[in-house]
Amino acid sequence: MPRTPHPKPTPARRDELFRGRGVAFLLSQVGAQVSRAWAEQIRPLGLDVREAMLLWHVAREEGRSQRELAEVIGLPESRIVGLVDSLERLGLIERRTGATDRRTRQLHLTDSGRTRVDRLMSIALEHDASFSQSLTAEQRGLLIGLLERIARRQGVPEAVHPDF
Amino acid sequence: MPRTPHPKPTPARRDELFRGRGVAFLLSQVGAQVSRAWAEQIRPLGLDVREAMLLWHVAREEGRSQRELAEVIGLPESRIVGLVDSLERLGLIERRTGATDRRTRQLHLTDSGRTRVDRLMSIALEHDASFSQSLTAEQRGLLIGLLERIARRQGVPEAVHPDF
DNA sequence: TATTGTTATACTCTATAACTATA
DNA sequence: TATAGTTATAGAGTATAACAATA
Repeated sequence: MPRTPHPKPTPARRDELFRGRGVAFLLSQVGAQVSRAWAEQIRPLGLDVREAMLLWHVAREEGRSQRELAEVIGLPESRIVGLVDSLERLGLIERRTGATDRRTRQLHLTDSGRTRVDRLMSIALEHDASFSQSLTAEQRGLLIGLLERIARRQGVPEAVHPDF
Repeated sequence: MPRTPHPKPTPARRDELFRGRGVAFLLSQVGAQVSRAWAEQIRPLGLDVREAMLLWHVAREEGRSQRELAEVIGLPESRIVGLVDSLERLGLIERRTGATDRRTRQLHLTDSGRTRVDRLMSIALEHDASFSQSLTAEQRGLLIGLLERIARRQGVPEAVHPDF
């Protein structure tokens, strides 16, 4: 049990917030900055954030249908279509008609797609390092712990970045 | 000087990222969640995130011109116009033609606007508390420290939430 | 001539709902 | 009849640039 159960909502805290110094505000600012930086980092790969997100999800588990992916990512199916089109046009994934249910399209990586995912992970590595740079390994672990605690408490869906 | 200068980019770290467990990813997820929650929290006030942001900036320093506000917030002037229109229609702020330069419109809070800002800060208080809830006061301070360190390093502009 | 605020236009995103093919 | 995927449509949001008033 925490030593101090609740950070108390005092007038001082109110002033802190008015000056833009709360945890919530900081979290949203830094989070937005992370997203912006990520979008820039992956642009040279020829992917936008959504394409990269979908590609990553396909890589995490091949063979899922577009409907399943739509559900996991939290996007309407009709929007998945265009993303799959893009990635297929880029030669990174391919649609395969489901064997048992021929209505479904199971998504698989191509060899080229696998290579691209590798590059994507390299960029993710740099990206992550860039935001860990000012921290010691100890502090980084601490930060992850605190963020995961908040994420769990707030019911943040796992492995999905819900805006993109 | 940090005990461990850089978190090293090892294959293990690569796998961690592939599973969606990096700092950067966590930061963007939690940040997005904070933004979503904030938008919901303030809806009952009849404000969207941008209107609230502008109202807050006017409250922080009254009398600035629309151009100045546009610059601080990082939005084109043409978009400020509509926001000011909304807030003025709601009776929360008013445009006053600049005394020395009659091209400018200096923005001021109305009494009603001041009340609304008060309520906004109350909601911000709850909002912030909700995201601090799972942390001890000590941990909260720690988290703020780490986030500010990252924000400084990454050049996050102060008191501006750049997406909105 | 330059700048502040405003309006108009064109463009992108998005959700929604028809539509088709399979089941 | 219901569901996976697709396409069409209409609406919102945005940036850009033209415009009017003032400097």
